[in-house]
Amino acid sequence: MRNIDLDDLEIVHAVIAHGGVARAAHVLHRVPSNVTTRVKQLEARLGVALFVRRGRGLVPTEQGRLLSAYAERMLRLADETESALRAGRLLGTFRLGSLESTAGSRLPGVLARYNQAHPAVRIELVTGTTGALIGRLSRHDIEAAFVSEPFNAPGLAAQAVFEEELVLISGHNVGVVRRPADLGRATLIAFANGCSYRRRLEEWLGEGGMLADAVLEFASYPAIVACVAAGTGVAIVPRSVLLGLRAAEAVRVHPLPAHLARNRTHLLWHPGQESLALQGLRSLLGAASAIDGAPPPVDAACRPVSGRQA
Amino acid sequence: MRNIDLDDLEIVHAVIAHGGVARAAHVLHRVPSNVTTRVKQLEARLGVALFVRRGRGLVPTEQGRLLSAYAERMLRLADETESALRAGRLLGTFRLGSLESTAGSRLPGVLARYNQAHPAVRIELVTGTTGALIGRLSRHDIEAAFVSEPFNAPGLAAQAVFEEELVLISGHNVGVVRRPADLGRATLIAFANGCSYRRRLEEWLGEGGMLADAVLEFASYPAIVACVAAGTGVAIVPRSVLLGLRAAEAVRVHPLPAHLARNRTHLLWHPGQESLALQGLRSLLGAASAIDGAPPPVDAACRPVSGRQA
DNA sequence: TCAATATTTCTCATATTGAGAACAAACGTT
DNA sequence: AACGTTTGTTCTCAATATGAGAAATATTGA
Repeated sequence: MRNIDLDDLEIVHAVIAHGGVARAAHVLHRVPSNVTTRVKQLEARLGVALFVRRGRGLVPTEQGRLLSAYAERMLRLADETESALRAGRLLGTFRLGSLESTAGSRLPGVLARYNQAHPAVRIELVTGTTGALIGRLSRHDIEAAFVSEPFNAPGLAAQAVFEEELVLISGHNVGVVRRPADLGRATLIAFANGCSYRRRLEEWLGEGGMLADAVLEFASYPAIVACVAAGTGVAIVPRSVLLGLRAAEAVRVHPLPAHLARNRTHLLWHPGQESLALQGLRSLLGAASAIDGAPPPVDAACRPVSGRQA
Repeated sequence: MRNIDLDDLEIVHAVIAHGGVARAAHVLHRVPSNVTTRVKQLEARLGVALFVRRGRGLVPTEQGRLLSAYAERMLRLADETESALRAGRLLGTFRLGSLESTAGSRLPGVLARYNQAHPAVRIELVTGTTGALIGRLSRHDIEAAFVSEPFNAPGLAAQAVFEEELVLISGHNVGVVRRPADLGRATLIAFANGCSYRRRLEEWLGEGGMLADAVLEFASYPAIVACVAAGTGVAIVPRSVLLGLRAAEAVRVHPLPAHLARNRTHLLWHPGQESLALQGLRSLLGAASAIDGAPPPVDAACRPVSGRQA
């Protein structure tokens, strides 16, 4: 079984926070002998001295303080877990997830139209990587999410809604790039693991027999594009993102091979669980795609689908 | 004592992940009867049905799935706790938090210089609201964070680094705005609760005796500015953000009263716990502020300070 | 209908836990 | 130096929790 136990953590944390065994015991409504015993048992199980016995007191070691910091996090998360269970889930709002790039470039027009048609719907738009958004959708944190290929979302319904072209961007300090080796030792700037575009970047590098060397992880496209413009590194972004950013004028755009450049954005949701808010968005997206000249959406609402291209 | 226990969480998570009691028992090297017993005890203690007994199997309820998600986080953090104790302290990455607006407008130049000076430092830049960032800093999720006034961060050190001017932005469908009543029934677009700029917006409305009526919550400045440009609503943003976004050309900018418009961004960190990476950033920021013509930073490194203006 | 599968209930031996008494060491006051 | 107080530790023991295994029950599919 496990070496650590939430009660143990609470005890160690209290001894440090309150300055001793007796005070900790008092606060926790325990007897001092039990506090002593539990601390010693934990030390033995972990094989680590959490305290130095000095005089009449216990002085925390560095490892004792480290454990106490982690104990705080664990105990807080445990309390949050119980609270969340008690509260259940409240769905007073249309919680929609999106890639940050999609939120900035594709959604404003859509959401403006949506707000006009449904002014009473309160929207909460959260952004994240494809992997994280699918996770939140699975956990019902959000009702629907715009994600990019490649993705795997068994049990979820999908509708392809936007067509993106991915491009490599670099500062002017980088010449023409046709293959990964042209990059030399450039720093890569990307979203966190779980971002489909980052995966494309890593695929492309892998095709050229290269590995990502230095990676900076940013959670904001304006920051990524601006840093690329400043010469910090290179990145892969949808071309549509560049249209809205002034910093894009200062970057060099390199096309990618067609099998990497072509990328679809899909809307995902739980089949059979559509609120009226989501239904409204879906029909608006059908109309929007036709207006933009994209192909008609592939409506896979009735069957789970993987977003991998066959 | 506590209602939840790490072993319980592991069991519930395994039942859901492996599709049943028998399989979970096998994976966990337990007997099925014990898995059943532990699940039922936990359900009783929490007062919540985690599973529906259907046919020969257990179907997770929504709360069972919610708990399983939390279980993952708890178990991961527990493993990390033990690993950290075994390894001592590992600082492999400089985890830096920032407001999204600051990340896109102020940090690229700073980070480009930083990367040149410290190419070996791996940076992970996360964005969030002031409130959320302070929370993450307190929990040692991040080492430092750029936040905006007003904030309250007892125990943390602060250095004022950027001066921002907040402005109200609207679409062209809104005329001249001098006071809140000029807005009529416009929709407000803002970051989530915990965002200092949103608080300013609500203060300003309050001064005019108005309440926020319809609020859309977005987590992306490009999306906010683009939606304002599309006529969806109004927002308060730092003027520096507009410089980098093309959509800003299509918005109307209204100055705010000086006591609301003037806003400082501060870097926060734990006093006495600066890594070399953070020290490098702080000295770079000192130099950067001088170059930009901003006033010298108020260096409050040696005492906790509240960001409220006196 | 019957065998296989999956979960549950029940029993029991063992382990863990927490309280309380007694003890030892350190510290401060007189 | 003596003494009282404070702090942490060791030891004992009763109560509770835990995990394994056998038996029972319900469901499913051939």
